Amino acid sequence: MTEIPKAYEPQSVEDKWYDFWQRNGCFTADPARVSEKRPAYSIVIPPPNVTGMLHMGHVLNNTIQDILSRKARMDGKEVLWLPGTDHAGIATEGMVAKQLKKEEHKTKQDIGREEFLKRVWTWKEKHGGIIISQLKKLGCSCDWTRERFTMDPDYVRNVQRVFVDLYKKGLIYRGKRMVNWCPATQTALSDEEVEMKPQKGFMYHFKVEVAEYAPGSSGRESAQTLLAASQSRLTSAATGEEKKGGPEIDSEGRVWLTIATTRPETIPGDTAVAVNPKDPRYAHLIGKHIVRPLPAELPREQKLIPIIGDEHVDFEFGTGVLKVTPAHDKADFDIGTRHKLPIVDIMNADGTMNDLAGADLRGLERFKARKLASEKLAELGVLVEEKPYENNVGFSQRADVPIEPRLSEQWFLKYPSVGVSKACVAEGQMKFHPDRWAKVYDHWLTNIQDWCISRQLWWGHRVPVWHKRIHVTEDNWGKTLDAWGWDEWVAGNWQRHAESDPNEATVVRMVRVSDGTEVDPKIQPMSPAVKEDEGEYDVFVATLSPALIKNFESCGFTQDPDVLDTWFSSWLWPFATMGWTGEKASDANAATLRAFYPTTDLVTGPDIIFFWVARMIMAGYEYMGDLPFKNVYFTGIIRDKQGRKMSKTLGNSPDPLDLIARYGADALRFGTMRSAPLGQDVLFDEKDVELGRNFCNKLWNACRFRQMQGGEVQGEINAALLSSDDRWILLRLDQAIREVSDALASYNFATAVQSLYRFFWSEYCDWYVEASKAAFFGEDAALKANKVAVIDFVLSHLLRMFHPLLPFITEELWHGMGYSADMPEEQGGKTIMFARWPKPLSAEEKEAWGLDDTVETFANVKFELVTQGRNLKTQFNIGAGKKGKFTLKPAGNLAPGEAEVLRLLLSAESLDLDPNFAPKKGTPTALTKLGELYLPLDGLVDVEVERARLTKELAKIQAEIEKVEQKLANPSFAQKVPAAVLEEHKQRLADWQTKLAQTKAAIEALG
RNA sequence: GCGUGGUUAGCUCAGUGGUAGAGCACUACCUUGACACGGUAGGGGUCGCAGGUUCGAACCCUGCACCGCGCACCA
Repeated sequence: MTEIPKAYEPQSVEDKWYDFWQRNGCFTADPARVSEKRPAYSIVIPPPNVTGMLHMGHVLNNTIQDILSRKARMDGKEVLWLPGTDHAGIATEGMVAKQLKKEEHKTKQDIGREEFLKRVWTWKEKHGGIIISQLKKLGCSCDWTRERFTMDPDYVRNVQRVFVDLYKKGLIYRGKRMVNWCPATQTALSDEEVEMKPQKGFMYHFKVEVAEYAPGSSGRESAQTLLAASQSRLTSAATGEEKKGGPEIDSEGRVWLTIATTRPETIPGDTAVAVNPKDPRYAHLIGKHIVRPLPAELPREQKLIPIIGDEHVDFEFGTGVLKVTPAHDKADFDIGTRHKLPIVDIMNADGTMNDLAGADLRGLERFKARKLASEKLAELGVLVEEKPYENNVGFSQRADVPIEPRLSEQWFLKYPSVGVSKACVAEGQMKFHPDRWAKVYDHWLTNIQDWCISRQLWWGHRVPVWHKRIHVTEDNWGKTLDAWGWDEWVAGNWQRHAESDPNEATVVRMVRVSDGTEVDPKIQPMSPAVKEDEGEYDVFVATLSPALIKNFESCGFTQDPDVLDTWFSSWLWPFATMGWTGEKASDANAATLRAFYPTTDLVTGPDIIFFWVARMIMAGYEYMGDLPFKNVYFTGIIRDKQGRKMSKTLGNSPDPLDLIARYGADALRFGTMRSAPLGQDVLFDEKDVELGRNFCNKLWNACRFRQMQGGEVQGEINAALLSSDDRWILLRLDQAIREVSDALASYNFATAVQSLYRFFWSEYCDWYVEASKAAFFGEDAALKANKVAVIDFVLSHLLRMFHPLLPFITEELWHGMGYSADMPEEQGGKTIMFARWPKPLSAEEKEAWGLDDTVETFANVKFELVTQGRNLKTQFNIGAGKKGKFTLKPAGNLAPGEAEVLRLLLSAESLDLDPNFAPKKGTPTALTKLGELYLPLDGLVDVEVERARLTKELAKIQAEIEKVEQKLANPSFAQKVPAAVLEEHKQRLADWQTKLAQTKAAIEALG
């Protein structure tokens, strides 16, 4: 550090050192170095979206990971922080499709699957590295030689292998079920990707006619019968009120039911109306029919749908009559299944209405259709009421449009290893920080539904299943198989005998088209095929074998067009990135996997606890037989200073790169971590980064001050020459080392930052550096040298403690101050990254340096005197400059040099020691344990000002005395309180009483 | 509805049984030989409300209120 700028300039420093670290392989993990003495420490990065840009959430999350990694290196561990990116199916596909639209006015269908994927890859090659370079700017010490992408060829193969394996285990199945359909992106979504949001809409009441009472209908029952039957009224269990509703009879003797709905556009898809069989208003109508009002143009007989009884209907809600739309509502689908109702799908994939919705609605977008349907009902004279209503609607998290429950054929997964995954957290082998997330995790795992893993997208891992529909007859099945070239069954797997590698097994499943049931191809309709099993069959084969795939395709099999949910690839991240292949022999030789799995810590946001964390745990147990990480640290969510979530639409998210450019990466890291309490959301304010910059500058200048004193770097500390301040700062350093180490060990990052801040700024700079100037401005060379040695000791420890948080400035100063010079090459000589983490002072060191209890006590009374003296200066307008002549009437002996330290801390022109000092009347006084401190004002004393000041002080003292006396006066206090506390109270009272006496005397002396 | 976190200075948050704290903001003063991205001093709080336990409660217990978050959800 030859020429030190007055202010820290981070830009050049940061790039220089990041480059240095990378060139020297400082981030590269070597499994061969792992040993009992050098344990492994590993983290896998939550892979950011490859299309993503760095945002404040990444900053928080990755700074924490970097702190953990750098701390572990300094603890002498072999550290792997494994980075990479995620292919982010929907987001990336959407982005490229949007670009295609904008630049070429084409859709992905226009250019075809192959060409579209080419474009995605091109886009990825061009922009996919942005977030990685941004992480580097932040200082992340990831092992970039091991960077992974979820679409890397070996990763793709791992995903396929897992799919085939789970398929083979019977955990993956294809089914026609109600799924969450996103009409915007036109794909199915998992339950986790749906967000419930309150939505303002309308509750529509419309009436329908019961067909059996219509005038002229055959076998018409009289309305009188009905009246008799519905005599009994319903009384609400909840309110005791009589519920309205029930059938109504009009003047022509027609009978009507009123139905409440929020979605009138789905009426054409209604295939029943349901009432609760226990509802006395309606029970007798079960089995009769109503006339569905829409589509209006259909003949009446085609609009008759049955009234069914189902327990699901809550008779206190709405009118107690529920329209049942099995194709467009999950609960209705279940009712439909129970009653074998027809399923009428009235919508297209994009959320527009199809032909079945009728002439009026056909082609309309679903919300326009809703409005029109209500108008149509009004036109038909059946709309009873339309009132504003708020209900919860599921939204597609990604596209932010309402989900459409839709019946479609998808791949589902029954989660594997659920029991052990639950147990490992419940029983504490895996720890969550803060641990309250363990309950959330457990609850989810207790209630999980099968996972819809297929997505109707092109960008992603294509489902490794090939399909062909065949017509099986009694005698063609065997021939068909022969034609395919296969002739052997092995444990439910159809295998081509030439392909005997069990890992290349093919899993065959057959589904009878007529009823959708899965059949076992081994027994039926294989041998012997019986007449009634003849018919259409869907044959599905899942395989990894390229040779078999080729064979299937030549036999007319086609690959499933869908891709897998992106999370179906990222749940394998902790081991699929480390060389896992799923082959026992090769996995046993995968050095990275063996050394670094299970990983140590995972750092992530609680918003993906289900999406990612829970699923990784299950995959870890299923494929590695062990948990994927030992600790999960859940960060808070970054919000703006008003507490709003950061979002692009709000524009309240600052660009971290911009912040780094303006304040420095260390400043950003500092500001973020300082304001990130454990387990709480983070309210981010740019002021925090500014504070970080100021802090770095302070650190810079503290080192600059040391540099200006010259002298030997890291010389020996001579215990005999230590001043009370030296001993005090060494004790405070010891305390800081303990606090920071403990805080980091328990993931309390904000606490660690707070301890460092307090020690460095409030203790080291504010008191120690100021006090040290007494020696530096003096003439004693030995004392100066010793002071420099103490400062070097403190700063070299301090820089190491700051390194995980502030990697750049600490590295710069480490070298600039020369602390790297006499360090072993691999323990701080080359870089502070591998310098050993500071240990608390040993008992021997404390003994040798005389660090006992009196050190702290003395420092405190000294600082109290200084504060009071400074207060006097302010009160009497002496100003902050080096002004004011103090006289101290000492209470005891002061060690040599202390007076000069006091003078400097008071920033006074002089401080005289005079045991016999007789102050003039009205001289301002501070009464301290070190003695009476006077500020003689050369006749300018305003007696009344001083009297007022002392009187105010007297009142405060009396109040304190009263408080303590009250406590002590309580008889049970003395009896029950611990001795130390009692003693402390008595001492406090004595101290205040002394002060009281002194102050009274001072007031009397004023005359 | 179930679960969960919060409520302490104007703001953001520490403090988890024994004298209410920090940073920012505010007021006044100071460009002093590390630093104005700085220094010194100061003002500002019946610790959400009500009970209880205790010699003693911001802290432990009970209830309530309000603000979040997660899960479930009725048309």
